[in-house]
Amino acid sequence: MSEQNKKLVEAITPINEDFAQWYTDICKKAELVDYSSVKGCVILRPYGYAIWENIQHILDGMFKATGHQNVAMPLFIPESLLQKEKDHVEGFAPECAWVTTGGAEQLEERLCVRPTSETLFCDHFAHVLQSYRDLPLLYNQWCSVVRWEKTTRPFLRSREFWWQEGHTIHETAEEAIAETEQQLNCYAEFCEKYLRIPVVKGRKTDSEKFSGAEATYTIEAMMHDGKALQSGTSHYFGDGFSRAFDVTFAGRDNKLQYPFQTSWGMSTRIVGAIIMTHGDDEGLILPPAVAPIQIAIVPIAQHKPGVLEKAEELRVRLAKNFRVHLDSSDNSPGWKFSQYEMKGVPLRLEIGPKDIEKGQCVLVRRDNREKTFVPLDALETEIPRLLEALGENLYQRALENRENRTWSAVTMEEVKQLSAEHTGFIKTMWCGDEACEEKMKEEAGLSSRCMPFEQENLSDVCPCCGRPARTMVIWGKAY
RNA sequence: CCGGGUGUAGCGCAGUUGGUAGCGCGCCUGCUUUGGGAGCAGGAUGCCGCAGGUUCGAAUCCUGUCACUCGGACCA
Repeated sequence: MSEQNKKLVEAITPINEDFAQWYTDICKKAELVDYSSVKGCVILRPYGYAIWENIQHILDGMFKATGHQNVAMPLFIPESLLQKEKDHVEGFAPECAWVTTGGAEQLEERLCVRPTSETLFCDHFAHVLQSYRDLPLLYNQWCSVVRWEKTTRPFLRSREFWWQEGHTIHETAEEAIAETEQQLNCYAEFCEKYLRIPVVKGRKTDSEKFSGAEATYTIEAMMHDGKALQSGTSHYFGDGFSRAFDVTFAGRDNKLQYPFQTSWGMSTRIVGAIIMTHGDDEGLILPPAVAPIQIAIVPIAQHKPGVLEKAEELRVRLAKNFRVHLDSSDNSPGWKFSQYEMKGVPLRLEIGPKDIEKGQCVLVRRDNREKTFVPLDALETEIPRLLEALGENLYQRALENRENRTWSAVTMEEVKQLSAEHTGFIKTMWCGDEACEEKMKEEAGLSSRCMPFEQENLSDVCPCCGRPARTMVIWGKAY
């Protein structure tokens, strides 16, 4: 294929030329998603869904290791139920999809297609909770939810998306707060250890917190272009929902009490984070822990005797420890190289007649294209080493990008100048007044990402109003 | 929601006084090839986004609408 045609057929927009377009190209060309006939609703194709399945598998294991149980809640929420908690309904009603007819009948009460399931869980908790001995209830569900978004993008913002939502109730506020923190830490560990995405843990300001929550905790990641992506949230509700839904239990003192509640979620949005954190001009780069294919075996001169047999032998052998795919299609090796690079497969294994003679093969890393000749009997030790090195490199690159794009500012002038010249995280002190947050939005185009747990003392005044300020906030442009 | 761009074959695109649709890649058949997107020969593929209108005649002109996309606002 000529250079020209190569470009015509497979061109991905260069990552630093138009990042948004690059992202969309990757989603389609790596065969992660297809568009459906409903605006904003995407189809997760096998390769894209496989990434999500791997994410589910790891997270689900982490949840269960800390005593959570999975349940399945209904899809519909009666309007009256949704309206029981005032802040909650105000936050979500504007973007609800409603069901008004069933079969040929007009429904007496319209049903909301769940945008999140706090109300359903509360309703259920009220039924099953009797005594403090029943607590805590540690529930989670894997499902999809619907929010009628105006602007949509694959993974980042779609009208229907898949996620998990954990919902727990506890006897005491302390326990519930500990649960909230535990789950935030779980998300952070998952992102850093498995997805190789560095995150900042922190608390949302009141204006950014979940509708109905007392406190929202978040992990914020920085994408390749410097914009922030809220990658997981954990909410502490106090007993607000319990009171609104009349969830009560008999306490140790034999008096009726309201339990304290949490919820926490991570969605398919995280797949967008993987794409936008690690990808490059060649396409996706998937962290090994969630890559549907960890090793793509490409036979060279596969028509020659013994090559395919050897490749198949390696496939069977490696499949015991890795997710491995042998491509014996009659596409040219070069075509296969490009395909698996596009799809972000971490390692490529080439095996040809020359290798077989020498009892070796070639391993090529996706992140830096480094080639290693490896004796066949050393594969079981060499592959994990390379996968780990690749993962570590992804993490370090992402961390470096974040550090290079993080600035501190003391005065509003500094903030405005930094914001005008760069995209990234800007750290400042903040007095705590929402008016100043609003000012930051209007004058510098920045929203508060979080108040990080790791605080620094940059100055003692708020850059917006000059009043005393003791909280450090990270500001940025967000997806 | 506001503004810009785009909808023609699976993908990328061409198609001006309006006349019944083309190119490249891919796909199917066969042979040769195979360590960075292979070559030759033959073959199949279209509700020209959708709905109206103008016209003898519309991919082409007009109106509306839907979707995708980029930017901004909004949302979390």
